[in-house]
Amino acid sequence: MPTPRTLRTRARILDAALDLFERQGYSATTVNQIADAAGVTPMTFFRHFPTKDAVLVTDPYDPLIADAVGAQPADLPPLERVRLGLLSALGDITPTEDATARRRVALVAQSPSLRAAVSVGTEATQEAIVERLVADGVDRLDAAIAASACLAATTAALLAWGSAPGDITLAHLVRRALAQLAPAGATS
Amino acid sequence: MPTPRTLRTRARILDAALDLFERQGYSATTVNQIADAAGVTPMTFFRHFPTKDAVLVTDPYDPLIADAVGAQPADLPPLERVRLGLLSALGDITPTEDATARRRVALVAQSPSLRAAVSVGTEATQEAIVERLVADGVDRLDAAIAASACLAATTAALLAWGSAPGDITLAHLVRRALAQLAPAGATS
DNA sequence: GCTTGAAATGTTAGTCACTAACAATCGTGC
DNA sequence: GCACGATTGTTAGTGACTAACATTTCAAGC
Repeated sequence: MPTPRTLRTRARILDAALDLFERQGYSATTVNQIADAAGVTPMTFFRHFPTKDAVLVTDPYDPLIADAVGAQPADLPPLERVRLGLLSALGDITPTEDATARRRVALVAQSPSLRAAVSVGTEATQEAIVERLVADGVDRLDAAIAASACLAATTAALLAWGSAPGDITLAHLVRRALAQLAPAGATS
Repeated sequence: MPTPRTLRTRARILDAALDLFERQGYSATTVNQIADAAGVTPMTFFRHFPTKDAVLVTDPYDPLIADAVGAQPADLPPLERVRLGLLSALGDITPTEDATARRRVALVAQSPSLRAAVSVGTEATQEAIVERLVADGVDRLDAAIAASACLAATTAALLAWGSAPGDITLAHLVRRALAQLAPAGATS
């Protein structure tokens, strides 16, 4: 349970960072600049965000995803289980689909090092999916292949959403991405 | 055309780095240690390798891959074109399948920051594939989804190869990875 | 053998992300 | 007003990387 003061400081840092990133680019702005703009010491920045990229990339690991994968029929091939699981976990609800989220995604899509941070953050989700499938007797490599392919497609949709027209919903792009991985002729 | 002296120095740095990485781990060994062990200045290290991770992660971009994708029948869905293209480019030839390559892959598989470097390196290949498909009239997002999914599966196979039994060939694992993305019931 | 000239390396000094240890301050409960 | 914990500041340092300039190596020509 974070203190109100903590939340205020964190919000100030986040605002200052987003502003500077959009004005001069991610790699061109230093943590010192962000701290200055937020009226804070660089040290305080790192107390609220473990790394510079954590301002934009929050680890999206959600145990619900692994659960949703595990809930799919066990007799399906691994890829199809992961695909349907992701679809049921992400294809519907769209958590924080506000303008700020979109600004962040757009920034991430522009920087190679930020995209790398996203792929690191996704590894936790992949790992959780793999463990779930392995527990059901699926070969570990097959599980890793299925999970990484589906998550890569989902990430591609997420990054595209950052610069997509405003009326296009993230859930729509995710469904479109996963539809491409469907067995030939499938309609769902 | 690199000078013989350049090649010798580069090889010394590479040997020293591999040795230290395997003995004390990647993140625990500094560039200074590598330079010392190679009888060289840290500055010289960076003249031969742009970054610390470049010792292990060489950008595998090969224009042949994009060509192979473009050579597949244009009436196939994007995912299938990319899949068959990768299969024809990687499923057969196995360039440098020596013990050193395997040691490097095994090291990469252990470090999150190195895996991130791999994913950055793969982006060039993905970009090339996407451009090829877009030139054929494929939607850019569909192309990105297909390319990233196939490359993620291939990368999963590559990382698994690093710790696989010695008699398992990389080409075999790649074929297995891409087979999982095949339309239901396909045999090739 | 000696010189010349370019390629390769060394030197120095710096920036930036990030960390550890300890001191100062803020704010809430009493 | 006072104590106490949570938050922030200070200082000093490490490690990856860069830029500018000086120095060394080494092969080719005389």
